[in-house]
Amino acid sequence: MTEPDPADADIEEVNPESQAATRNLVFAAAERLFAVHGFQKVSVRDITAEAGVNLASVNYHFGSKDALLLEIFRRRTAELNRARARILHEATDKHQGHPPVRAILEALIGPPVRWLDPNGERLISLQFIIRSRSEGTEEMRAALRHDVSHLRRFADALLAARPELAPEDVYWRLHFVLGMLHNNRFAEFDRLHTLSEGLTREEDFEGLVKRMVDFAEAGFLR
Amino acid sequence: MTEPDPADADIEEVNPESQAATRNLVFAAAERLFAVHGFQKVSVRDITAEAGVNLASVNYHFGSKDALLLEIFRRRTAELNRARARILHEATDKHQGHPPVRAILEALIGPPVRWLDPNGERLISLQFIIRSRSEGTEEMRAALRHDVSHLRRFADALLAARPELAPEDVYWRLHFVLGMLHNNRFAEFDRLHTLSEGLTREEDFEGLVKRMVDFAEAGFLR
DNA sequence: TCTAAATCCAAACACTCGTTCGACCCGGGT
DNA sequence: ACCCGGGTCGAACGAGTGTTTGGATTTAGA
Repeated sequence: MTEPDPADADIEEVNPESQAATRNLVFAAAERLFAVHGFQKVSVRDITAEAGVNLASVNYHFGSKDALLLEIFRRRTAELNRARARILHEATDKHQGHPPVRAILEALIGPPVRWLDPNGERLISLQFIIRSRSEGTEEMRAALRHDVSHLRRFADALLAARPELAPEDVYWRLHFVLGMLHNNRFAEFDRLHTLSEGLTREEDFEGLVKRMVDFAEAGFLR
Repeated sequence: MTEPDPADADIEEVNPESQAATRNLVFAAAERLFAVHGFQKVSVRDITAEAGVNLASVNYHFGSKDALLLEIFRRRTAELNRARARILHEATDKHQGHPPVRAILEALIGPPVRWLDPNGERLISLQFIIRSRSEGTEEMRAALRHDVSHLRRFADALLAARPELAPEDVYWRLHFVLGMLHNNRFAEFDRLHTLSEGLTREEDFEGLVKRMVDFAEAGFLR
């Protein structure tokens, strides 16, 4: 078993782009290919060819293909969690420590849906995160259980906002909302568009946030 | 309305266990391994070892690994669609051709959630279907677009039940409900249980159906 | 019982995969 | 000048992949 694992300290020590240009090239190419084609279908040779670097670069800079995958996963989920926590924190301040259900749901739903905007640079990262939920390595699922500590704040806030509900009801409904979010894949949107015959288009992402928050809020206020 | 669909004829021609015993062994082993470990992580050798048959059996009876995958997918989705359509049909008869939102949602949500019962024999098939949505072959995604013809009836029924809503609103909310359903994976339940510290348990599946229908109905009646 | 088709089996084929190795290049410090 | 170490490179290794093959074996029909 290899157990040194210096991965934690690495994130903070990443210099912007002073050195290790090929490292960033590999990181970006891998994230894009993984997000579009899936983890198992993308080989190390695909990544290095896309990045225009040597085949051995992946193992030299990241140790292994799985370690590269894990590093992308950790960075992107940390960013998403930070964006969510910031909005929840602001809502908590604004409402004297007890934000209403709608504000909590906006903090949960807003960031990942805004990342769907193809004009931004976050769409690929979001697709990567969603894909890692079903295709991830064993290490990544272990990290997903640690991610529960992040959901804890949202669950507690919802429990406080709806004290008359049985806690299990709150947990189940939170589970439903997360399901709505994780379903925002390319293929699912395509099916929706063909089903509605082009009537639905996800151009207006603030409007989509409102749609989802409306739907989820109704389920919570019932 | 619906096309001949060659998959249906296949099912009827399958003699229970008179002939082709190894074919059924391969089918069952493959479905189980694919559902648990994912499509790419399971090799033909894993399947034949699990089934206790020769390595060449997969290619002899099904042509290729992908063809085996596609046949499992077609049979299980056809079964799920038939169960849903039957309940929707009954509800349509009972309500003189215009079932309310709740009855439509029960026909959509009921069957897949009831399949989650580990006491039944459907849990593996459902996990297979859910997994095929994100890891499927190119042929399977083509079949998923054809599956829109099945959702058509549910979309039309919902449009008729809520004529005062803009059609795009109905389509989006149907998309949200499908997201809730496709999120019912092993890993997601595990996370929910650790988050709620064992408070939520999916033992009572009729209760879970009611929970989901309640949540979805609230979003539609808003 | 004999024959021919269907099925099974061990072995091999022709890849692709992630990873490793040893030689090189090149800029900076003693 | 030396060399030394991080970085790059082509090449190869060993393991694992889906599929094919040709002969044995079983099965079904006359």
